[in-house]
Amino acid sequence: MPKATVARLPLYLQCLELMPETSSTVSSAALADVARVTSAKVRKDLSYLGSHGVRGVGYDKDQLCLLIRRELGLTQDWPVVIVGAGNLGSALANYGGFGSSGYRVVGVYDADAEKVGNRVDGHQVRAVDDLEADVERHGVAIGIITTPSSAAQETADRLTAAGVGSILNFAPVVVRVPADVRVRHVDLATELQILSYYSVQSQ
Amino acid sequence: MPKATVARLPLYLQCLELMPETSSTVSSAALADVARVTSAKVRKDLSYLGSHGVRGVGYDKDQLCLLIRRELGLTQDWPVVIVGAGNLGSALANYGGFGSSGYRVVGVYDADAEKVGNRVDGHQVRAVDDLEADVERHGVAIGIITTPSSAAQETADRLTAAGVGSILNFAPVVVRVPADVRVRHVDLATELQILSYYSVQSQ
DNA sequence: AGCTGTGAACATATTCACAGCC
DNA sequence: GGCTGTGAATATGTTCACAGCT
Repeated sequence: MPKATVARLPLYLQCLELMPETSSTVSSAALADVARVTSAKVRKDLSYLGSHGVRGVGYDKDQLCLLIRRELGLTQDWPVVIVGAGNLGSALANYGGFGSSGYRVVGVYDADAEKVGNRVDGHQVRAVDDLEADVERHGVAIGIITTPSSAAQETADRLTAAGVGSILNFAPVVVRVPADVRVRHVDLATELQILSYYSVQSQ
Repeated sequence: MPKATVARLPLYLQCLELMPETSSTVSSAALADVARVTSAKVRKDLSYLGSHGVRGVGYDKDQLCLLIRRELGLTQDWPVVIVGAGNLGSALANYGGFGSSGYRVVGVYDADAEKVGNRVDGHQVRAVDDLEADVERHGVAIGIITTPSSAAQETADRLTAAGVGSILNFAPVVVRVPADVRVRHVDLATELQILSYYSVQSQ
């Protein structure tokens, strides 16, 4: 499946879930309109899941949700850890979208002894020293880094050493990981800079 | 300039700024190594800024930073507003990377009267009713949405009506805006779902 | 010798446009 | 008539590989 398609499946899923239940089916054009993409893109993307649409009618919403879920691996349980209990870590721990999606925060960690023990959305902040043991115990596959930049690389090292295979990094620094570990990098400054580039262009 | 290149310029800038100042120049290979991309990509990308590298030597770091900054429009002032003073809004208001980059938070807003007046990193949370007036007064071009999903569309409408040309949306919902407004959408669930897809594939 | 800048080759992604089915 | 599924065409992005300069 093309990377670009994988990156859009979550979008389709989100749109499908937010759609009013007036109809049990949805056409590529309708989904495209909500997702703000083209209908040809929707059809191509969904065709990678197999031919489940009905000509003249569209796709069955529930079936489509299920197919996307299965493809994205959301039918299984994904225990995650959040390292860094600042505002961002707290925001993510509180994030609602987890419930239905198989993600489960099994631990929130901080290096600051002052923060250890604080409650964050039902999670008691734990000392980073507990990280490795918890990762192994819960079989954590995804780690989220919300530490300051200065601690991001060390955190990534510890996560990968403990067996985490995927990292979502919110610290504004590029982390190095072994070749078999996947990293996605989300950075506010980057997003703003991209926006300001296009803002200047359109002036 | 290709979109893909624009999206990487902030990455190069970040890497350049974090580099030790042992040398005043940097080769495409060295920058590529830090940024975790290929050196050919770096050279192609930088060639869109003009031919400023020196064969046999590399690029002058300071000059390169300046060029990227100029290209991204970071030499001008970008007043931004943050709508939604929850954990995420607070995290963004506190975000350090703003200082050198021309972004300046001129207001943090919340619809919840309980939150209005709270201090968030030196910003007193204001009522959303003040949004339009503040946007116009400060000439805000970029708005950041960190509201709950339910308020995101209305917030986008108000921002665009007030004249904001670019929106960074952290709410897990696709917002509709006029054709001349740019939106970037950052969503935790999307990122996690992409990671879990590849995690399943590699199992 | 070392490194950039860049055409040419290749790979990926998007869009078109229409046959095929309901 | 409406809508999918998909080859073909196009556009975008990446990599190669090397001439050209210091």
